[in-house]
Order: sequence, then structure tokens, then C-alpha cells
Amino acid sequence: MSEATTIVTETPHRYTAQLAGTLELRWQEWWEEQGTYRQPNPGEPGFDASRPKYYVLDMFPYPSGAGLHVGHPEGYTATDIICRYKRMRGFNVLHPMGWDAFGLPAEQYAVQTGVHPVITTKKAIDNFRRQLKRFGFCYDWSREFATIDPDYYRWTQWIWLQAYDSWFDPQLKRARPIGELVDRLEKSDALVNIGGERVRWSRATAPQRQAYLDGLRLAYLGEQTVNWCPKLGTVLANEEVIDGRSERGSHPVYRMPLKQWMFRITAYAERLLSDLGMVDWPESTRVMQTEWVGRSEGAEIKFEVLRSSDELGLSHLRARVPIAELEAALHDTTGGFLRKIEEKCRASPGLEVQVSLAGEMLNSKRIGEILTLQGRVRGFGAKVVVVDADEHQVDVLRVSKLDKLLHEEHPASSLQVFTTRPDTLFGATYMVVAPEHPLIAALLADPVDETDLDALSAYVEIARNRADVDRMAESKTKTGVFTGLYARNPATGEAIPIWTSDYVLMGYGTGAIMAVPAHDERDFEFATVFALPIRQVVEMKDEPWTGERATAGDGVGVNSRNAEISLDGLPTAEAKSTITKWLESKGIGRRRINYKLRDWLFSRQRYWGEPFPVVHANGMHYPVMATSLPLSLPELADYQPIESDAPVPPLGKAIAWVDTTAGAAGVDPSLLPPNTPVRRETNTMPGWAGSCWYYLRYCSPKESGRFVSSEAERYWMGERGVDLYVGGAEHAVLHLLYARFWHKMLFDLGHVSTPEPFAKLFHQGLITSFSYQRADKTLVPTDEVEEVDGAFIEKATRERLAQVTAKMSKSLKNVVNPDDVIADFGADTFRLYEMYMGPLEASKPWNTRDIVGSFRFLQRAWRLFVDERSGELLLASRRDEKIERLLHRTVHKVAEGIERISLNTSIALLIEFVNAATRPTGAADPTESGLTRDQAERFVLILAPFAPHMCEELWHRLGHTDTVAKQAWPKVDPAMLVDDEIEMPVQILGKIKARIMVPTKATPQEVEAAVLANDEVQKQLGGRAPKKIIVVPGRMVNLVV
RNA sequence: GGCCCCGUGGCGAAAUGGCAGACGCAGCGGACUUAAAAUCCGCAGUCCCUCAAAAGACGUGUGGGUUCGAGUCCCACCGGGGCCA
Repeated sequence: MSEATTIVTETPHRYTAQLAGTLELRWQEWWEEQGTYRQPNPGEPGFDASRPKYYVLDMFPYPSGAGLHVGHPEGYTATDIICRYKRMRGFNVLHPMGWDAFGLPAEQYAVQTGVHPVITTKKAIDNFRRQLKRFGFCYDWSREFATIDPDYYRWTQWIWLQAYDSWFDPQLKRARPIGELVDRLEKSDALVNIGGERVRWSRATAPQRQAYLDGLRLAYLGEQTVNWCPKLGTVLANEEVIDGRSERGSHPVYRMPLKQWMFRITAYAERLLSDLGMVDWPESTRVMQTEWVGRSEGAEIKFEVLRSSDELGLSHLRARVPIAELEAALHDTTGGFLRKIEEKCRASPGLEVQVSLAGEMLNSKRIGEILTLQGRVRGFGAKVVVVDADEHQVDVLRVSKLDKLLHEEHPASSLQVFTTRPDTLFGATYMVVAPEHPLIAALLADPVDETDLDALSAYVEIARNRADVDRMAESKTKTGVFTGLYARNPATGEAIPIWTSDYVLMGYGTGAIMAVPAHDERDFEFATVFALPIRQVVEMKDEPWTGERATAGDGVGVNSRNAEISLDGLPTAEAKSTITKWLESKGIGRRRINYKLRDWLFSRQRYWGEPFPVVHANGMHYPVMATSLPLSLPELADYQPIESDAPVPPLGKAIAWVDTTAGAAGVDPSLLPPNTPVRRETNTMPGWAGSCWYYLRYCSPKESGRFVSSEAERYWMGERGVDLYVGGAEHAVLHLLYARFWHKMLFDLGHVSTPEPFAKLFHQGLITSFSYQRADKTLVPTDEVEEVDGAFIEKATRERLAQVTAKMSKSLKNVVNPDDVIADFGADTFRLYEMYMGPLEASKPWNTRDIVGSFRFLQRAWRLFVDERSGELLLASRRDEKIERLLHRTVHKVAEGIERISLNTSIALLIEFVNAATRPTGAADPTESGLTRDQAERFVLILAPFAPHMCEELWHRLGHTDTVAKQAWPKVDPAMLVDDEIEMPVQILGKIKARIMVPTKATPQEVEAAVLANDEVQKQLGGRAPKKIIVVPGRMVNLVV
């Protein structure tokens, strides 16, 4: 220490940063030696079965090379306080910490330097652990692990195998072992549908059986469109692609279908939604998850595809089908297309529709006449008697045969759409399919007359490389191309054009929509751009139809009737069910629940992740036996991605590892003979994998025979799961949804005992920082700002700046490093300040200037106990009753605050207590005031969760040798919480005019009498008689005059 | 554009429909000190009036409403943030 910083002080025993640092390190060492925070499991020595359990979990940190920032300890401090409090309240507390350690940053560093990611990762973990320990958090460090530990990822792989070996039984609505399904298929020798073919199970080939089961497994190999960047050798997330090029390096990116491992999370959509009802989570997070799952009720409707507007089915048959077949068809055909003809004739009297019927060409007028004459044409399903030119009956028509003929002629002869508004079907005046829709590919191969092939193929090419977010943005002008095809609107019978546009996404619904421009903004805009017809079919209550814009929402049906059905006058809800029933009766639609949730893409073309325990041979995949786990990563010479036309994960470089035999890979010999050459899976699992079940492993982290010991899981997860889970709201959807999904799978398979993993969830707010803003809203780095008379000035320009809050960032130079703060004030002050800043859930700015307030509080508290000159313990020799009363109240209310996770107000109460108990400076006899030993002990106990180091020190100075952490929370005497007499404000018409003292136990009648007897009240009333007197016991009195 | 959350002193904030601004920072005054720091004791929303005080009026983004009583509940708007489009 230099001379300049050596401070000679008359108070050598003052609570300085230096003293704080000394005691903090000393007690941290002692806690570690004593194993103070080790929590034994049921069955272990020291376990107290009489206590209830409480499991408090912090969200899994990813230790970055940069170390901790002040945001990390916010949640950790809060959970630390709660744990310490719960322990004092008699709970067995499980409070573990560990590391989410697979992932990209370490891998990227490895690519640049060639250093194995395990080395950088372990270094980052060591640094994180060191920093966390410096805060004195009461984690049971004996339970620590990292996701990269073979003992851990072995079970991550095992859980994946569980999913691989399971299917979701739609009847029981839960996962079951796939073996049960196979048994069933074998016993009944079921007919199964494989690639459109119906095959008896006993006669299906092995690849056929696998294909069938892959359609049901919870972890399955499926095809997904990805953003593939050959130059970077990896697939990219949508956010990493800008205008068809990679964000980094601006290399071309292609959308391509890729076979990847998926999770069938969609099977759980309904339960992921409904079980949100049994957890105590922030409303905002439940809403986000609900929206993410995106349940919508509606109808699936089949639209028949026509090859041109004039063919209208029948002439299409003429063109495509030999006349003999046509005749056969007519013998078994219904009036759907005839009704269409009729409609067309009515709508466009001038239009000639050529139809060949029984060898005779009829024009539309004539057909219309015939059908009308018959008087029995009533749309679909009606029996239609068709007569020839001489009015001889040809036959009764039915639709099924015709449909079949159309189907066989063209694979893409119908379009499925999902709509939440089936009631607007009459207003569907055109259709739009995604450019990726199979119909488009089929059409490009076999165009119709009206198809503009050049325009269509050019459009598809452009759309292919546009990001989905851009495609859906409403601000963009709608683009699209007419396909040349038409569809038949089943309600109106009209032929409506089919367009393709990138505003429809293949990933949503069926990749095709029925466009109702009158009642959907995007459809309206598209229809306006391309001059497509717009027909109002719903009349809104409060928004009259003008034709100038779409009207969305519920209303009453209009213009929605055909020969069989009418929605006119029906409210939307009723119209929906009416039309859906009608569609169902016609066999062209059904009620359907649709989810926005997609299956979870679980493969990554990365090195630093868990390898999949599965191998490939002869076009099939085979799981690795659980007994052969863990499957560890091979060493690589370099981690550079491989540049190629198709994704080759880096593991592909480890040729000796990839190419092996079934026996060496650990495949069950009953599946494949051990000497069979196999290829290992080279994709790895994404970063999410390890964090999906870590909270379970903490229950028994050393368990070697199972992913978690059942006994420990049953005890710690209890009936509700983790009792308190604290972490940032940025994980509101992905992590929390993925973990719930894994948990439910494990629950269904009987591996865990609760349906939900996290009973109560709490999000701590963001810690921001002050920043300085110019008039043009640009921000100025903090070191270029100075404060002059309370105003903030930019040094270079002398411009006056506004103080605003912003996220901490390196560029703004407003990042706070916890190590520095601890060096300046100690860990206890840091903890206290961070909790005192405001409500835990609120986002709030770090203000270094304010820390001193918390520091001074601890100094004052210290001074209550310790003589700063001598270092002697200072206690009062007699008890002050006012202080005693306040202490009871403080003990009570601090506890209440902790239970409510309102730690800032609990601290305020502690400050108030210390302020009240503080001795005046230079008191002649310090034992005359302050706290008695008994009071001092109780105060130390309630401060201990917040400032554990200082309180451990004081506890020992008070003569104890055991830890303060394991004492019971002080008892409160309820009688001490109420005064005999209280002051009540007296309002007249809501304004306070007087105050009176009344006995606490006074009845409202007694209070009323006391109020009226009061001189000041009478003066304020000025002779007026109160009409009404409202007495709120213990609160106030209000007189109405 | 839709849905949700939040707007309280110079700053961070507190307040089960019942005394707005507890507590902390910054500020001001006093005690102690040769002086300063530290500490302790006090003052502190705004306006008006006043030598001063008392008294009064106004005050929780804006405007309305419900209520004996609204920071708190309801409606509309403005501003900030989040999620979904």
C-alpha cells in the first residue's frame, strides 16, 4: 500500500471496504470448510426428514469469457436471500449452481485459435465460479456440474433415446414406449399407410416399418427447409440471413430441404397450453407461451383445382378422358359441376360454355335451360337428373366418381386450406399458395395454357431466398404471379384464380390460403394491387362496409347463400359452425384445431454439442444402446467448417470416428450384427439440450445408475416441482417451453413424478445504466460527459445532454464490473445495493453514486454493535421498550417482504430500525442506548440473509460458535405489533381536516362518537350535520356533509 | 396494426380503494472540529401569502368516469417498453 493511501484514522475498527473484504473472505473460507451450505439428500447422514423441502433454482448460466456482469448477481442475490430465509424458517433448502457449457462462443474461439473448446470453456467456468463465490452465495457447491461433463451428457443422450423410443398416443394423449405400438401392430397385423400405400405390417419391409415409425417417434428424422450457407459450411438461423445473404461475410444463402433430427413437440401443444393453468408464473410469460403455441380453431377446406376457368370440370373430362369413361363417370356423378355450370350461366349470360354431354355439344344457355327446367338443381349433394338435348334422362349424377377421375389425372388437383374464418368462404375470390408449395413445382413441370412460365419460375426463385420475416411484413408491397390455375369455391361454385405470393408461408398451416379480400387486410391489399374481385360477406356492427378497406372481426353474414345453405343474418360464431357442418356433410371440410407451434429442429452442424447416439447403415438409422453411453466427441485437428454444396458438419472430418461398426458403436446386436459397417450421426444437439433437464440432475448429481435418483427426485421435485425459479424474461418462450416438453415426456414415461417442472417462476428485471443523449437522440459514451451543476454536458461540444437509461454496452462505456464494486465496498454492500435499487421484477438503472447509501447503512449497523475505536462489543445494559416494539414489527414485516419477494422494502425496514436504534454521537455512556444482547441477536438474524458475512462476524462476536445461517428466524409477539392507541385522520368530504387519537380496539360507533366530540371537527363542520360517517377501522374516518 | 406492461419529487423509489412521496442518493441548515472529512441532529413536492409561521390552494403523463374517498378500478388519448404480426 502506498503512503498516500494509508489513512490514519481514530476509528481503526470501522466497517471499511477493507475490513468488509477481510471478513468476507474469512467467512467464505469457513463456510466452505464447515460445509455450511451442503444440503444432504434423503437417506444421507444429516438429513432431517421432519423439515419440508424448498427448491430454489437460478437459471443456468452460460459462462462467457467476459465473466460476470452486474445483471447476473441480481437474481442470484435474491434467491440467496430467500434460501437463507427459508432455511431459518425450517426448510430443507436445495439451492444448486452449475454450468450450461456447450455452445457457439467456445467453438468460434476454437475455430480461430485451434484451442479445444473444453479448455476455454473450463477457464470461463473457473472464472465464473470464482466471481460467484466472492458474493458469498449459499449454493451447495457439492452439486455443481457442467453440461459438458460426460457423467451429465451421458444422460442427456439417454433422454434423447427415450424420446426416440417413444410415440405419442393420441387416444391417451401421452407418450408411450414405441415397443408397445410395435407389439400392437404385430399382434393385429395392422394395415398401415406408408407413403400413400396401405401395407400389412407383417409384409412391410424394414425401411417401410422404420418410415412408418419415424412418422410417430417423438425424436425423429424429418425433412425441414433450412438456410444453408455453403461458404460458411453451416445452416443459419433466420435472424442471421439478410436479403438472401449471410449476415457475416455476405455469402449467398439457399433455402434447402435437409433431413434432420426433430422433436415432435407439436404432439404436446394442447398440454403445453392447458397445463399453464397449474403454474404460478408471470402473466406475461404465460401469454407469450400461449401465443407461441398459437392454438386457433377453424376449418380445413378442400378446394378443387381446375386447369382453366372455362373447363369447369366437365370439359376438362372431355379433354382428358376418353368418351367412354366420361359416360361411365356421368352414370355415377353428382351435380357439383353442373351446379357450377348453372351458376356460370346465370352470372355471365353472354358466356358460352362448351360442354360435351352424351356426345352432343351444348351451350351454356341450353344447359341452364335444361337444368332450370328440371327444377331439381340444388347444388352439391342434390340428386340431379341430367337430360340430353331431347330431354331424355341421361342419369343421376354423383360427385365421388368425378373426384376420383380428377385425382388420378392430376396429383395436385385439390388444395387444402386452413382458415379460422370458414364463415367468410363465400367471400373467397381467389387463392394464394406459397412459392414452395408442391402445386407450383408440379405446375412448372406441366404448365397450363394460362401459365406464364418465365414469370412464375423467376418469382419462385426470388421468393425462395427471402427471409420469412420480410415476406410477412405488412409494409412491403404485395407481389405475386398468377399460376394459370383456378380453384372451385365450394360455396359459390365460382372458378377463382390461384396465385402464388410470398406473403403465404409454407411453414404455416398448409401453405395455401383462401383469400377473402373484403375481410383480411393483406388479402385486400393483394387484391387491390392485382385487381382481383372483392366481395363483402360479413357486416360489422360498428364499421360499415365502404369497399375502401378490409373490415376484420366478427359481425353478421351477408351475401353468403347458395342453393343449400345460407349464412345471411347469422352472427359470426354461428355462421362458422353452420358452414363447417355443411362442409363436413359434403365431405370437403372439417373442423380443425391448428397450432402455430412447429416441430423442434434439434440438429446443428456444429462441433461443440452433444453427439446423437445413433448410427446410419443401409438407408436406416439405429440407436446406440443406453449401456454404451456416453458417446463422446472425437478430437479434431481443426474446427474450421467444411465448405461444400451440402451441409457437412465438422464431425464429418473425424473419419475414423464416423466410419465404424455396429458393435464398436454400441448398437444392439439383435438390431445389427456387430461387424456391420455403420456411419455415425455427425450432427450434434443444440445448446438448448443441456438446459432442458439440469434442474433434475441437481437432485442427485452424482447418481450413476440413473439420470436422477428416484428418491431424490420425488423428494426435491415434490408435488409441484421447483418451488421458485428465477431468471430473465428473455427465456420466457424457448428454454421454458423446451424444458416443459422434456419434462412432460419424462413424466409420461414414468421417469419423473410431476407434470410440470417449475411451480413458481419469477423474472428479475434488467439492470440498465445511465446514458447521455444529444438532442438528436444519439447517445454519447459516458466518459465523454461531464456534470456541471447538475446538468450533463458533452465535453467536446459543450452540448447539454439528457440523462436517459440504456442497456449497458461496451460502446457506451457504461458497463459495471462487479469485481470493482466489491473491491470498493465489499460483497455485502453490493448485495444490499442491488436489492435496494427497486422491485426485483423492474428494470432499473445502476447508479454508482447511490451505493454509498447501502454502505453507510452497514456501517451504522456495525457501529451499533462494535466500538469503532476499541473494537469492543457495545451493548445496551437496559432495554428500550420502543425499540423492542419496533424490533418485533421489523422482524414481522421483513419476513413478509421476503415472502412477497419485495426485498427493497424489507431493506428499507431494516434501515429504519437501525436509524431508530442508533446512538447519538459521543454519548457519554454507550451502554445507555443501542440494543441489548438479546435484541442485537435478533437483529443480526434478520439482517443475515441480506448481509451474511457481516452477520456471521457479529454472530460470532456475540459469542456464538455455530453459523448464523442455521439459526431459527426470531419469534414475533403479536401483542407487540399493535399499539393501544392510534391516530386516525378525520376527513370531511375526502379532505383531511383533523386528527384524533382513539383506542386501537374502539368500535366504529365509539370512533364516531369520539370524532363528533372533537373540537376541531366541530369547528370544521361549522354547524353542518354530517349526513353519513364512514369509519374504516384502524385507518381513517370520512364525514359526508 | 393487435395484445400486454409501465408513466409518482432533481434521481432510484414507497403506498391490501383509505394520511401520496416511507427508505436511499443528491441538496440545505445545525452540532462536533482550528478547519475539513467522518459522525450525529434536523429541513426538504409545487404554488400563494408572509419578516416568519400558521392557514390555504394545487399535486401521481392528459382528459373523462365510478366511489363517501382513486397513484390504485373503468373508458379514451399521449409517451416509453415488451411480445406477436
